[in-house]
Amino acid sequence: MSEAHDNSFLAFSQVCERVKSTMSKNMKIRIVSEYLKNLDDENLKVACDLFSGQIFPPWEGIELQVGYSTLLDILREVSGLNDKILVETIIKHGDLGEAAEEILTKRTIRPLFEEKYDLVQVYARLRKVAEVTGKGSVYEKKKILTGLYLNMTPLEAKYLTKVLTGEMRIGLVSGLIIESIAEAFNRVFDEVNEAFLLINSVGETAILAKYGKLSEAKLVLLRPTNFMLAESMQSAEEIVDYFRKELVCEFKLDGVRVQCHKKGDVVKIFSRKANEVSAQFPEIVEDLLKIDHDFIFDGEVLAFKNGRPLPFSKLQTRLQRKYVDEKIVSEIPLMLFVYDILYFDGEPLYKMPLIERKKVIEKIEFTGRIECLEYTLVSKKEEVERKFFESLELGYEGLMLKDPSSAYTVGKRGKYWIKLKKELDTLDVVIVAAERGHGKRAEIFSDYVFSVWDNGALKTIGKAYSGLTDKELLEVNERLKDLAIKDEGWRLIVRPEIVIEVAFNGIQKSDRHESGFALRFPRIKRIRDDKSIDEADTIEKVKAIYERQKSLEGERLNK
DNA sequence: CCTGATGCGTC
DNA sequence: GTCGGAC
DNA sequence: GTCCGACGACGCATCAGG
Repeated sequence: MSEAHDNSFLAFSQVCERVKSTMSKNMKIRIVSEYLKNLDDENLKVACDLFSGQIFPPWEGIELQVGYSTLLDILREVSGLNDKILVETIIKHGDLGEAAEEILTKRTIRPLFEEKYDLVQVYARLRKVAEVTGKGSVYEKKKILTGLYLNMTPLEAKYLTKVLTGEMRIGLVSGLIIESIAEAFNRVFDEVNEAFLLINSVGETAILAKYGKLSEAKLVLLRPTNFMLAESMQSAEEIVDYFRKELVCEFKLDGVRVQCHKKGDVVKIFSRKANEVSAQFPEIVEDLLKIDHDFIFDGEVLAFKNGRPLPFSKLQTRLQRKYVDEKIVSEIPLMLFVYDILYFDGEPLYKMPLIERKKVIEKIEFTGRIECLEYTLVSKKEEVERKFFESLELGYEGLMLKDPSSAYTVGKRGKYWIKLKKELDTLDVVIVAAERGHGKRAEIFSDYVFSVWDNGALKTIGKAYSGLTDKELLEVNERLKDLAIKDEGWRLIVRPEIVIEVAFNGIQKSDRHESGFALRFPRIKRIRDDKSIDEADTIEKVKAIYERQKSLEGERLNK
């Protein structure tokens, strides 16, 4: 059944609404694929990008710079409602988009007529929003968006908001979008999926699929592809038991993952989320240019001094930097450790077994701040444990263990690469406040603020929810409601009573928490109902762990 | 001119 | 980065 | 077995507003 194209944003919103309302995956696919068939090319591309929550390709370096706060201002302006009602509505829904719909139905200001936008028009305005910068730009962004909202129905406003926050929450995950594209244009799922993973754009994939050109989606120099991801295992034993064969073993470096492309005399470095970060690492770019080949490398940039790695926090001062001067370059020296290769002098290599790819890397001559990451072959539990210990001694994060026969599976977290790292320590802390969740956690206080003792007073040191099961979350939630001292809407201040054990991978100095410290990767291990709050840990223990960690770094520097 | 709020991207 | 949960 | 959403910490850039 073929009808006239309906490229409107309203139709898009209605489709989203139908997709959200059904649990059935097949149904979702049917709805979306039927919809995609009836779009013209440009709108098809936009629709797919919006479904996937990725408005602009990350490598273009263009950002909306519109977040919660700006959207709240816009909704206030558009609706004429006061903050109390606005915030209540947002809390009620736990999703800004859902709230926007209700807010617009209650608006006191109404436009004379509602303009009908198609997807391309909305997209063009979003691009404008992203492009305005400089003084008054926040005002300008709000003005453009307010204009859009004013002419939209509540349903459209809901999905515009969801697009802007990047959280669609309609149960249409990337796999289903790919399936819908395959279905709409009568293609094989695997071919569509492979194309998508290679070129990293749902919209472009849809166009290729539509015209039967999926084979044109290739690994292309200077355009980022997805990174291969690793899984985590708990122990050396688990790893050797799982594989029962010889494994490639590397140190796990605590830096940033990069994909380095070189084509002729052009070098581009991309981050894990496909942002171009070349400008942040000029000395690495310079040394990459000295390599007389075309290539795509996968590796890690690490802060590195006197033959030893520096902590991630040092490297972090060089990230997101727009202006890189000689001072920062000399203060925080970098190394690039190359550990994989996807393309070399005209040949895609990502389907080749890892061990063969390693051989290609080993033949390349690196100079300056670039090295090939060393690896060993291990097969016994004891060997893995020994390497793990050695890794920590040298100041690395743990180990990566990789299946030597595996291809580079672009964009997948297959069980071919395994990371092995250990928690640094745990603390018993006291819950002092709880914050509301979003989306599927909208109904509950899901996020717990916790404290340690400092001279008889409880001082906050972090927040966490992760680690508890849904059941435990509900139980804690009920208990916290009884312990509430003050309800601030988003946040509940509670009488200190519940003790939890929190694991973490590091302690950092912090000015965001009262204790002056914060935890890296905090997660809740268990609820310690066997402990009273007097038995919770103190700032002295925190300081001791912090010093222990620091002395390890210091030791490394002095060697 | 400085500071705090906001947004974003890295782990 | 972390984690639990849904399929 | 795999994918996914809901969350943690930090630092840098930018802009609004005193």
